[in-house]
Amino acid sequence: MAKQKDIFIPIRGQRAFEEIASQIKKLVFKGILKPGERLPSEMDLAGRFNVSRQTIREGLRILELSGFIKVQKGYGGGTFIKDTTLNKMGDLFVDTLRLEKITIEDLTVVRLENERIILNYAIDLADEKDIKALHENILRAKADLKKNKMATAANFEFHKLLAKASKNNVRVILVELILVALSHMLSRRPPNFETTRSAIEYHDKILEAIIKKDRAAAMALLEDHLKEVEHQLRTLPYDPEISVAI
Amino acid sequence: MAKQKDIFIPIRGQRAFEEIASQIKKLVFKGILKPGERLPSEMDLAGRFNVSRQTIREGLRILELSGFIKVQKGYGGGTFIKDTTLNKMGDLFVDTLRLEKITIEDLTVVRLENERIILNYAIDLADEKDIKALHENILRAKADLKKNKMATAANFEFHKLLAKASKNNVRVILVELILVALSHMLSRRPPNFETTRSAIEYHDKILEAIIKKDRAAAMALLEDHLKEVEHQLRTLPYDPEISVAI
DNA sequence: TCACATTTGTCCGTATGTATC
DNA sequence: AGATACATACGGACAAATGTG
Repeated sequence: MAKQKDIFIPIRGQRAFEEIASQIKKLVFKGILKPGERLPSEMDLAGRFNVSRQTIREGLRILELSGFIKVQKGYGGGTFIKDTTLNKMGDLFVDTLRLEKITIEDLTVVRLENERIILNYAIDLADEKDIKALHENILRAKADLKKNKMATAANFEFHKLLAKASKNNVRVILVELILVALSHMLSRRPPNFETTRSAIEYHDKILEAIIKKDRAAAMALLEDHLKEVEHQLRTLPYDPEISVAI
Repeated sequence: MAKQKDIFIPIRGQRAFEEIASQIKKLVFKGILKPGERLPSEMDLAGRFNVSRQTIREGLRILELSGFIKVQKGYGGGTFIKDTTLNKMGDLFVDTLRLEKITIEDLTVVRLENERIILNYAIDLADEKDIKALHENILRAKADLKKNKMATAANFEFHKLLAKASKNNVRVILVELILVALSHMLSRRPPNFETTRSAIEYHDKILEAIIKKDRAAAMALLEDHLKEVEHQLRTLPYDPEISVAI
């Protein structure tokens, strides 16, 4: 927590809880509140902002859903600044896809378009660090599989690392969004080791092609890989009952 | 509001307000609660869910921020189901871009990549309805300008209509995200009629090229258009104080 | 113009649950 | 096991906004 006592300013216009969420957001943007730091307790905040605890709590709900804070109960608990808002945006993306009744086919088409571009840039721009990270990722995935653990997380990370290697963080965010949506769909089906194994193999070959700067081979592999993932998902039933993220 | 009285189920596990937000979300996904419909008052909901009004309000804050409901005070007010969650996701996208310190250049590069793809598909797939909508959009923009009104909203809509013409709603969502981010940046500079006028002219010519199916011309125009928009934005100072969306 | 009803917005006090020491 | 410091939740109250008669 910052040492200044007056970084929180009492409330004026609009709804009070919006002001509170807005003020705390700004403090995060400005770097005055940093990831990992703990905010004062709700009682304390209520005193500083000169509002009731209910108002503070509604403001905190907004910040929590926006991914700016996480809340822990119990002794030593409280609200803490988080370091990324990506997960929460992913959840909202999933909601939107549902409401707009997006098909897996449409999502895969866009995914392929974006990953094609990413791969093209990655072949040109990937440096040693990127290659090393991709390599380690594949090793980790293989290790998981050997322990009879699904390597889904590692396999998703491969595509995020590719996006990073393309040297544009907007692409990383968009890939993350699409992957969250896919993982959401995946969560509705039983684990399938064969799929995971196949994905790792594709990743391995794609990385080889990147290192060799064999653009045609890399593209073809990517295409096959993503189409196969799509095929796994295509048979899924639509069930609005399951797993609504908050 | 649905006629059944028992669509709301009393609360069990996790945090109560999360359960409430989750239940209402599911009702929207299932189509039991439809856009425009009004939820019972907070008091009423508290009774049905068998929780306090404070708990209901925290649940509503989540749904409001997620874009599922909007809230109006006063007589005849209450909470109403909204028809899209897109704007709120856009706001979260802007937050993420800020936290990740994304540059306008990076955003424009990705925008161009995506709109190139969209334009390519639109040239092939746009039907009469799409063309008509694009035409009307341009007329509306010109009318705005003649009345000395900025045509920013209409100009943004042109790109959404293009995405629609590409016949893939995921692209519509991604374009919307990027446009919200751009409009956020635009809000930090004084209105510029010359920019708006130029954009409309580009849109007009792009539409002509689409109708003629002149791919090369359309692409070149798009490229120039988006680069010009970027140039307008590039000189902007970064000010974390201004306009934090809630 | 003026009460009036409805509903959100806000406050206070209090009690319970929970995780750590 | 007991004390502590939190978030979570409840109940009752009043203020403010907004439309109606």
